[in-house]
Amino acid sequence: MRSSYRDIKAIVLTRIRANIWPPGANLPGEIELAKEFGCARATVNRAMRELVDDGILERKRKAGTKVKSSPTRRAQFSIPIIREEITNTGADYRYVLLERQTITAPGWLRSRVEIPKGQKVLHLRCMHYAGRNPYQFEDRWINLAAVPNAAEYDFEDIGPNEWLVREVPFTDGELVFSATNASSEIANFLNTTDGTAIFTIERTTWLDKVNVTYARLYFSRDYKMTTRL
Amino acid sequence: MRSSYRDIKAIVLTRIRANIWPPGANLPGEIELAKEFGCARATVNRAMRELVDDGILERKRKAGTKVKSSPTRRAQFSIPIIREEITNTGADYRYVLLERQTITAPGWLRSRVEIPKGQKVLHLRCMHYAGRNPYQFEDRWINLAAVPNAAEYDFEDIGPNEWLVREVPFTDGELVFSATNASSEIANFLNTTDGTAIFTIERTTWLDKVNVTYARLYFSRDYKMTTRL
DNA sequence: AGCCTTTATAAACACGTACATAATAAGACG
DNA sequence: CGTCTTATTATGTACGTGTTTATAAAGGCT
Repeated sequence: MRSSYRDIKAIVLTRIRANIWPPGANLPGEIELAKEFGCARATVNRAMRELVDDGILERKRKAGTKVKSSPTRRAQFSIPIIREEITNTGADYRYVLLERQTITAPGWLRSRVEIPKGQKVLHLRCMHYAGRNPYQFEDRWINLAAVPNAAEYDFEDIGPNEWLVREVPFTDGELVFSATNASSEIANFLNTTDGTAIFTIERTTWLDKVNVTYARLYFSRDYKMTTRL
Repeated sequence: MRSSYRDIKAIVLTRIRANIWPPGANLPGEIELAKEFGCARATVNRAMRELVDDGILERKRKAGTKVKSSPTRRAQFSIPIIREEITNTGADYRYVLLERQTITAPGWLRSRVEIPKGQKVLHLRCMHYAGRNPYQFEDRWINLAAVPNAAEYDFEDIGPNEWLVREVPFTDGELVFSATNASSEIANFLNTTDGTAIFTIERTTWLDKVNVTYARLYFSRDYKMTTRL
């Protein structure tokens, strides 16, 4: 068998690690590499493109391909549906809707997500449990202009997260990770004490520039998010 | 111009969003699509492959291509060199080495990263500042068996993070994100009060199964990590 | 010297063909 | 009737060739 693009990737990686092509170094052009590996240029091209994706190489037209000097490897993680995340651990998933009300978007929300003044939004608060342990407290606002049929759904059985990913497509999303000290209210929900450090995700979602939803997700004490490079 | 793979991606996405191809639906085979778009099968193939990468589609041989029912869009973020992260905001970067000592790997470290008993490791503690504000406290252990020349480097001017990415290649890495309450020591370093919620990253790095380094990175109060989908 | 315009070059993209591979469906056979 | 073998089929991978595009570098102009 001829060299597959996988083999080429492996060889290139080996050479980089062996410092044959140290960081910053220009490596030979595609035609030359194709000749060396005895394969078509397209095959080399694919291997190179994937290595750029992986954050190992940098390429510029005319300038050539070079090894990234600061290899900012891109970590990839997927945002799972929370139910799947819990059931995957073997625990069973329980969801409780705590509060559901339609309000006009408060100022802080409008400033955050560009919703016009007076716009109605649906505010939901709910808890997700793994077995009998609190797992996540979800504080969510849904833009009813973008998702009118949310107003008619009761969210008693299915969480807003899950409902939204199934019903509403989106084009852009932002995730902000941070650590917050639990307020007494949140501490209560998550069955911990005031001030406990809580891993928090803020998630904002847009469909073509118009905001769909904004959510604050407070995870249980000791929650860790893991990802591999 | 013929349809580029980008156009095809865009069209497919539009159709998915318009519910022409709802979640779970099988979409036509590559040959058929190629005929429709008036392009080569390879072009369709590339578009499809990238959409799988983006977490939009699922493909199986023979079974065909279908729209993922729960679109777990994969968020990608890069781990920048801390100096770049700071200088990019306009602030100037300052680094201080607080402590540097060679010790035999303690039990908790060995259990975490599979280092043989009695192995020497280099323990470093340092601070990174943005202007005059504390930015990150770094607590790092370097496996001297994997990186012998670290023993001869003083780390006075260049942080271990930066030195390592430049000097030592790695094959695997793990990142664990969590929130921790600041101990009084860490609160001191980060110029905050005891118990403040601190965004924390634990990073472990391997080169072909052997551990290179383990680090705990404590970020300043109010640090947020942002990523887009 | 500094600025603008070629020009050569290397990657980016696309095409059409061919064969490989995995998984399913259909048929042969005990 | 169930099991094994054999088509069939859709994606996966690779090839060789050709065109397009960005851009660094060289050359020309003010």
